Amino acid sequence: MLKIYNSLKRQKETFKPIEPGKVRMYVCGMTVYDLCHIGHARVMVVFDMIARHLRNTGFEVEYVRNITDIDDKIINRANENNESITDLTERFITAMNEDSNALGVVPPDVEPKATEHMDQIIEMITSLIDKKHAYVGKNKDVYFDVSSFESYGELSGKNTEELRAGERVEVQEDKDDPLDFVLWKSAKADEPSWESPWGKGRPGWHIECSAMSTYCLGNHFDIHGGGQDLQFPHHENEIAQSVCSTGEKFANVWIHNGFVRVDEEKMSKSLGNFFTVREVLKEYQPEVIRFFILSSHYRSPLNYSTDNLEEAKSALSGLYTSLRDTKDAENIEPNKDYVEEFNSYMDDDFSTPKAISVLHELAKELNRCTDKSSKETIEFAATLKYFGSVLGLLQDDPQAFLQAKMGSSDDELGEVEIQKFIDDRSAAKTAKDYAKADEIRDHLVSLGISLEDSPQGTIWRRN
RNA sequence: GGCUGGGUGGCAGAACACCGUAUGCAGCGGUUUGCAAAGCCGCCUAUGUUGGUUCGAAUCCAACCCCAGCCUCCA
Repeated sequence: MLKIYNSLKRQKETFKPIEPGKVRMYVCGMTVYDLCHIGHARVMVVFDMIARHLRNTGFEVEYVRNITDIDDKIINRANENNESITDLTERFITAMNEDSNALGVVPPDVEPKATEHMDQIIEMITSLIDKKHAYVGKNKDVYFDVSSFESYGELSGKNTEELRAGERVEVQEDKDDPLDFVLWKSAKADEPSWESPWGKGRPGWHIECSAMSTYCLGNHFDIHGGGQDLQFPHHENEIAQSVCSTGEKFANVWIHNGFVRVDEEKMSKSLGNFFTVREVLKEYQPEVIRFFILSSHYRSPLNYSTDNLEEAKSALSGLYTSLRDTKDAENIEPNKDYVEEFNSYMDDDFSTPKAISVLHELAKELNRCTDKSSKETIEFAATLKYFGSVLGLLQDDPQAFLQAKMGSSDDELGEVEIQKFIDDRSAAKTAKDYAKADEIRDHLVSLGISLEDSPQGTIWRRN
């Protein structure tokens, strides 16, 4: 029985899909004006893990993750770069897809773009105006009337009075109420714009998600997710817009993932303390990043540091090591007891740290098996790989993982050279010239290569 | 200031009243090895503070201290 922490209720609740056996999930994706950093990677990996687990436990999943390809930041960045908007957004969409593929993220079923859903956006704004939930301001911008929606603030635990009292809300002449937010911005000169009943303009940020989610998944769907920072105002505003325009309930369950932190601070563009995915990929294999993300619970803060990345690397290497000598077990059923245990953790609000502990237990079982071709060994190996597949891990050839270069840098010793050193050392060993053999091994260690002797010969791995 | 969430061993990270203080990384001892490495066996160290409830609390309650986040664009 799947339990999910619902941000809307601030508690875990048993998940009940609207339509039995089917889950419709919408996640707020990226605004494509720059490269993805580890914070973005977390969203992609976490919701990928959720989709995988849902599918794995028998749900049919329709997963939608949008792309925001028009907004102030994009316009500004394009101007700075002297680049067209579409050139800029296409460039960063490509980059995002590269990063997401590297991290083993299965692409969402639909990736709607704001610019391709203007009709739905305009339609929704129109209905909000018709229903008196929105108005055209003095400056021709269209605003949502927050006072017209009674349960405003439910998701973020805020109430409108407190928000109004807040000193940080700037008073804007064009709005009736400082809390009102923009649905449609009238176009300034030289800005990209679309025709609308209110003149040329472009959508506000919140409305696109309301329009695209209901368009792709229907007015009422199961799960809506995104980073914790979107809870207010973005998701709050989405609820207001969607409920007021459709008259139906919007999303049943709200899932918000925690932040990535650097030195106890949120990783963010404005603080300048972010690391891009491709930057980290230069030092670590993509799967290490994925393992690092999944090793903490999705709602907890995740502290980014080289120590933690190194730990993830060691732990993952241990798992691969246990799989190294096992036979490929394609059609073997995973062990039922372990499956039950694993799923019970995943069903408990996607507790990946607990689930990963099961992988370690299996690795230990595997390492204890002396006969690597026994039925038991094969079953454990198949089970471990199966769990790996649910988490998007352990699908590489173990030896290939252990021998892979650390990152994308080229200054590491190549395989041919390494093998030559190993051959020389073996010759020295045969001649009982251990001093020379050790010298070669020490040399390799200093280059980040460690050797392991076995009756079958010497194998190597990168540290 | 208001509102959320949180403070567990050297580090990371579970458990959320009993029958197990997981799991990993690091460290230490043993085994193994020409010596190593990997593996295996074993060991080490923690529940922010002060009270309360209870047969029993990391787990519930209260106060306090500290941290992060949101209240403005942000995954």
